[in-house]
Order: sequence, then C-alpha cells, then structure tokens
Amino acid sequence: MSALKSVKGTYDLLPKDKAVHRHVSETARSVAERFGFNEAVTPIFELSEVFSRTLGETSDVVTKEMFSFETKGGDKITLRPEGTAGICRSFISNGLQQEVPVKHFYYGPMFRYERPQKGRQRQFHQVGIELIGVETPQADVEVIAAGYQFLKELGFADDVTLELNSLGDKESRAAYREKLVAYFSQFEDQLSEDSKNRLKTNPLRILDSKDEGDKVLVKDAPVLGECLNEASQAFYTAVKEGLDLLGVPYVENPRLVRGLDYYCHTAFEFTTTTLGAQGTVLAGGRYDDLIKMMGGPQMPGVGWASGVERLALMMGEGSVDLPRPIVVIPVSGDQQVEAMKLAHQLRCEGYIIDQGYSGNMKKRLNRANKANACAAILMGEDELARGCVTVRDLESGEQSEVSLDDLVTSLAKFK
RNA sequence: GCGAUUGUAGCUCAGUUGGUUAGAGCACCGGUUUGUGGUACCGGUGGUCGGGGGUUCGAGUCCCCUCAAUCGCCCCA
Repeated sequence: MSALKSVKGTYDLLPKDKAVHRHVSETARSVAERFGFNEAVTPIFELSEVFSRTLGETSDVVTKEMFSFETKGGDKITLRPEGTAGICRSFISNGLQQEVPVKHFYYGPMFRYERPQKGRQRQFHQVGIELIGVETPQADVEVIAAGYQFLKELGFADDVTLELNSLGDKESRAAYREKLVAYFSQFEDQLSEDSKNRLKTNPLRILDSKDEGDKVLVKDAPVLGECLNEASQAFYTAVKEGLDLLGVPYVENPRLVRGLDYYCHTAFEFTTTTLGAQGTVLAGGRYDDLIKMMGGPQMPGVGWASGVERLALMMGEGSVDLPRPIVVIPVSGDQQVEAMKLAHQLRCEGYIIDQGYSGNMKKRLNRANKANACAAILMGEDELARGCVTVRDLESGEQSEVSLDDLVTSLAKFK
C-alpha cells in the first residue's frame, strides 16, 4: 500500500486499457497513411532551445511546464512537451527541404509538468501529422480533413465540433494585436488578474477567458476577422471552401486563438463537451515561420496533434477487446509434452495460442474462459491414440474430434 | 502555481455521538466434481484504515503536516 507507486501524473497502462489506446493510435496511423503521411520517430528529448526558442518564451509550456534536466556533459535537455518542434528540428537536421513536401505522422509520449487531472497527465501520448513545404490552403484542407476522418473512424463524428479561425499573416496579426491591446488597456482595471497578465504576455488569450467580467468586455472587443488583410482573407476563404467541398462540418469561432507563438493563418480545434475541462481532443494550425525561427529555411507547415488519453477516455474502458486465443489443454500430465509441441506448431501457423501451465482440465477450461478464448483443443490419451484431438467451440459448447492432419485447416474459422 | 473535495482488502464500498479482535460484495485460491468452462453451494487467503505527528484512558472516526487522486482556475492534447 505504502510501497512504490508511479510518480505523480504518470500511470501504468495494463493490456486491457492499452488495447483501447492502441486502437486509437492505430486508427490514426491508418488514416494518416491513406492521406500520404508516414510515421517518423524523433527522440523524446531534445536540447531545451528546440522548445524554448519556438514555443514562445512567455508561453506557459515554456515558463512552467517543461521537464528539463542537465546532462553530465552540461547539455540542457528537455523532455518534449509537444511533437511539432521535434519534427521541424528533424526536418532541418536531415536536410529534408530536398524532399518537400514532407508528410510525417508521429505517435509517442509527451511530457508536461502540470497539475494532473482526468485526461491530463504529466506523461501522456499524442498522435499527430505535419505537412511541411506547401504554402497553399489545399494543405490546410487536407490536414484538417485527415483529422476529421480520424475522429470519424473512432466513432466520434457526432461528439466533436470543429472550431475554425484564421489568425492571419504576420502583418494582420500585428495590426490586430495593437488594436486589441488598445481596446483592453482602457479597461485594464476591470480585467481579471489573469487577463491583466495576458495583456502583457499574450493579449489574444483574453478572448477566451472564462472570467465573467472579462467576458463582458470581450463581447465588444474588436474581432480578428476585421483586421485580416486581403491575402489572409483570401486564404481563409479558400480553406473554408475546401472544407465545404469535402463535407467537413465546422463552426467559425473568431475568438479561437493558440497558446503557442508559432501559429499563423489557420487555427482549428476539435472539441467535445464530454470530458469536462479537457474539451480539446485534436488541435492544430499553420506555422509558416517556425522552421525559419529554428534556423532553417523559410518553409511553411501545417499540422495537428491529438491526445490519445482523451480519446481513449471517450471510447470508454473495455471498448476494445484483446485478441481471443485458442487454448491447448492436455487432459492429464501425460499429454503435457504433446500439448507444448502442438501449441508451438499452431503458433507458427499464425494462430493465437494460449496454454495453461498447471491444473486439471476443469481449472484450465476455467482459465480459458477468463482469457476470453474462442476454442479449446483437448488432448486426451484416447483420441491421441487415434491421431486425433478434440476441438471444443467455447462459444457454443459444441465439440468434435479432428485428426491432427486436418487440424490446421479446421481451426481456420477461429482465426 | 492557486482553490475545493476525497483517501478503509486487488476493485466498489459499509463502519453509529471516538469504545474491545475493522466488515460486505466482486475478484483470487481451494472443495462439492480424478476427461469438460461460464451457474450454484461451502470454505480460505488478503488490511500497520494513504504516510507522519498530535489530542485522548482509548483514534478508521477529532486536529496539524505530508503524499496522491478527483473537480475547477491557469494553460493545454
């Protein structure tokens, strides 16, 4: 009880629950591949500057959520809090501008030092895709459509809402920021403490403040859309038209902003009301200046990340079954060796075979039940003498004798 | 980082205004059944009551600290 436990914000994923997580990540991989994104794996830690230089020095992720440490050689290392920075670093390191457009899918653990809650852990998992090297809205449409298809194949088409906004290009955003700061500054003393800080660090975030007082002020705040210049306007329209064309439903949310500095133009979020405060299930946007900020070439990109734990939570415990084995049971100790040999042969033929290690037949059948086995192969002295075994269908209870020569083919229905 | 709630067996929980040896269901192990599972009945293992300190003749129960989880804020997937 007071023995060892996993550290705060981490947890053990046992096979039953992992089956659900795996279904989520495999679905993502499958959809990504159909959209032309193949899996890349980057290290789960990077030099700290990979994140601090790109996420924005004032972002919460950098100021309070990074898991950082120093190596014996004095390198400052950070466990990755998100996936995009690593993919972009890898793009630069490997000279991938030669192979543009680059389309990567990733899956793996991320780390954020924050207060754990349901659907929010210190070590958690994300799947994501990044499309690098395409500056036209076609890329945004494809990326968002892939995200929608992923959620749809998990069965969440009706549980999520796609919220869409445009942050505009650099010029538009700077103009808006100025307008916004001017507006809120007149009411500075009426703003919540949090928003007073946000006014200095990230004024856009005031727009989605949950403080009631702030909400009143936000209602009359200037809207980003008004500040979009012609090019940004056209880009946004093209994205919307593309989504309409593909039948991807969305809701425009002019107050949707991003926490990380590197986003521009398209920002989107798939949200759900079923997870309490952790409503965002898949989110992303366009990051045209990120790679340049990191010291690489000017290279546009767009992508998203999605929280595996949150989606697994939505799926529900036990919503995905573990593979069902066929169990090999020697009727008495005399058939133990034969059973082991047969189990091995069938495994080599591609069957999922379980075998008990002790106990009489009753106990072994009992365990077969608990393992959710679909069939049992009973090996008794009598039938072995005839070169046969008994195959019992554990679903129906029907059983019949099968000659060892025909066994592999007659088991096919249990595969 | 801030605020609130919770913490008794592997799991879900009971445990009166502080009072002897802390209970139940499920799960697990064994038996009824020495070649046939999921049912039923019987029996058994398992707890320093999250941890530490304090008040008291006496603490699972009251107080303080600490750890963890849950909910909300910040922020985010």
